[in-house]
Formats: sequence, structure tokens, C-alpha cells
Amino acid sequence: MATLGELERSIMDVLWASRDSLSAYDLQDALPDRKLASTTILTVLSRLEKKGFVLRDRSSRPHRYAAAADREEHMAELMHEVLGGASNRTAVLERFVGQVSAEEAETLRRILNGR
Amino acid sequence: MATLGELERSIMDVLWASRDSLSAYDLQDALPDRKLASTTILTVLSRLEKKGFVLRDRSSRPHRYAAAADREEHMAELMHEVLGGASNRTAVLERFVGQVSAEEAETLRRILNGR
DNA sequence: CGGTAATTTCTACCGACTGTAGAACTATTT
DNA sequence: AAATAGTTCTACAGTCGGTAGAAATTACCG
Repeated sequence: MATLGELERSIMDVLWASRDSLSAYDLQDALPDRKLASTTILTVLSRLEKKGFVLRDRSSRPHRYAAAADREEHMAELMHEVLGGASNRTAVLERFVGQVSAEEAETLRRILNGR
Repeated sequence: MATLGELERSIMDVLWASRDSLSAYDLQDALPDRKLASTTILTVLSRLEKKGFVLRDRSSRPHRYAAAADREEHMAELMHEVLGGASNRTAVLERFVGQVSAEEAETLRRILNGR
């Protein structure tokens, strides 16, 4: 999975925060700090689409964009991607769990026991 | 945590696989495919040192290099880094665990119950 | 239908990062 | 002190992300 640049991440953040799909202009308005040209947004959206992070609806005229996976899904995938590169997955999981707080360990137990 | 390039990763792989510290020449010999100049290795090692991935022993004349953290530690840190960027950690953990195989879930339970 | 406006794609440039290594410098050994 | 081994400096090319104008395309209006 490719990595995200700063602007790419900002755009994904907006898309993740919005339940429905957005146009490039919506995104432009959602990022008022950086006063970006609409073409800039469109370029980044195209790159994000190519990377598989964004889905584009070309049927309506200002195309509408949506995140391919929700934020949590994305992060879980990233974690699995790291883990997938390990030769000794158990060892990595041991370290991972070892670095977790007591409360979070409890959370994990709850999740593992299906609620 | 910064990301690693291809050669940087190869060098880290060698360092991770070796229990004791290595000189640039050791690393050069350990990567026979890419016939790299020793200065190339040294440049990359300096960058890895600056990024905090490698520790350098300057006391002996061919400096000796070692990974700052072992591979599993590194990977667990990466996973925590991802998780640290989440606003809803529990939601991410739920997804993460949900994508895990039954055996691996068992492994996780074992780890959480302290062996 | 043809022109104008909106939208998208193409092309381009800059800065940062990585792979690569020679040149220049520093330390060691004889 | 000279020669050699080792390290740092400098540099350049390639890729990636931020940025946006130019060019192409599409849609709508009169």
C-alpha cells in the first residue's frame, strides 16, 4: 500500500469525515487554510484514485469522490500490512501487545471474546 | 517514524539478521547482487543513523553499525504508530482483530493471558 | 446548432527523499 | 612523513508529492 503525502492525507481526512461523496469544490471549501486551486484538488484526487484510496463517480458532472475504505478499516489494513511483512508474526504480536496499556489489553480481550 | 527506501531496508534486513554489529564492508559483502561502492553503504548508514534506525560505534576504526531495535520491535512500533494516529483506537482494533485468522486470534488470546 | 462556461485532464515545475558514488578529508600504520 | 584505510562531503539522477496553468472536454443556454 502506498503512503500518503500531507495534502493527500488532508483530503482523505475530509473524505473520511463525510458520510457522502464530495466534489472537488466541496473539498476545496473544506480546506480553507491552504487556498488551493481546484485543479490541484483534482490532481490529488486522481492520484488517490490511482492508488486505490478513493472511488470516483463519473456519472454526475462534477465528479463525486468517496473514500474506498473508512478510516478505521484503512488503519487496520495498514497494521496488517506491517504484520504481513514479518517472518515471525507471533513475535511481532507479542511485542505489540507488550506495548499496550492495561486498559487497552482489556479492550483487546473483550474484542477477542466476541463482545 | 520515517519510512525506509529499498536499499535502506536491505541494509536493515542484514543488520537485523546479524546478532553483532557490522562494518560497512561486512554489509557490502552481504549484498552481493547490487555491487555497491563502500561509500554508498556509508552514506546510507549515515542516513539510517540520523533517522534513528541504526547505532554507530565510532570507537573502533572501521565503525561498526547495529540496528537500534530488533526487527520485531521495529514492526510492533510501526503498528503502534499507525494505531496512535487513530481517534477511535478501539474501532481500529476491532477491525484489526476482525481481519485476523482464527489461529492468530488464539495466539493473541494466549499472549494477552500472559502465556 | 454554436458559443460560453464549467469541469476535467495534461503537462510542468519545484522541493524533498533515496540510490549512487567520486572527491576530499582524516586517521592509522609503518 | 608517506602510504593506506576509512569517513565525510558534495553531487547528480530518479521518484514522489504539492502545486497549478494550459489544453481538452462536456454541458447548457439562447
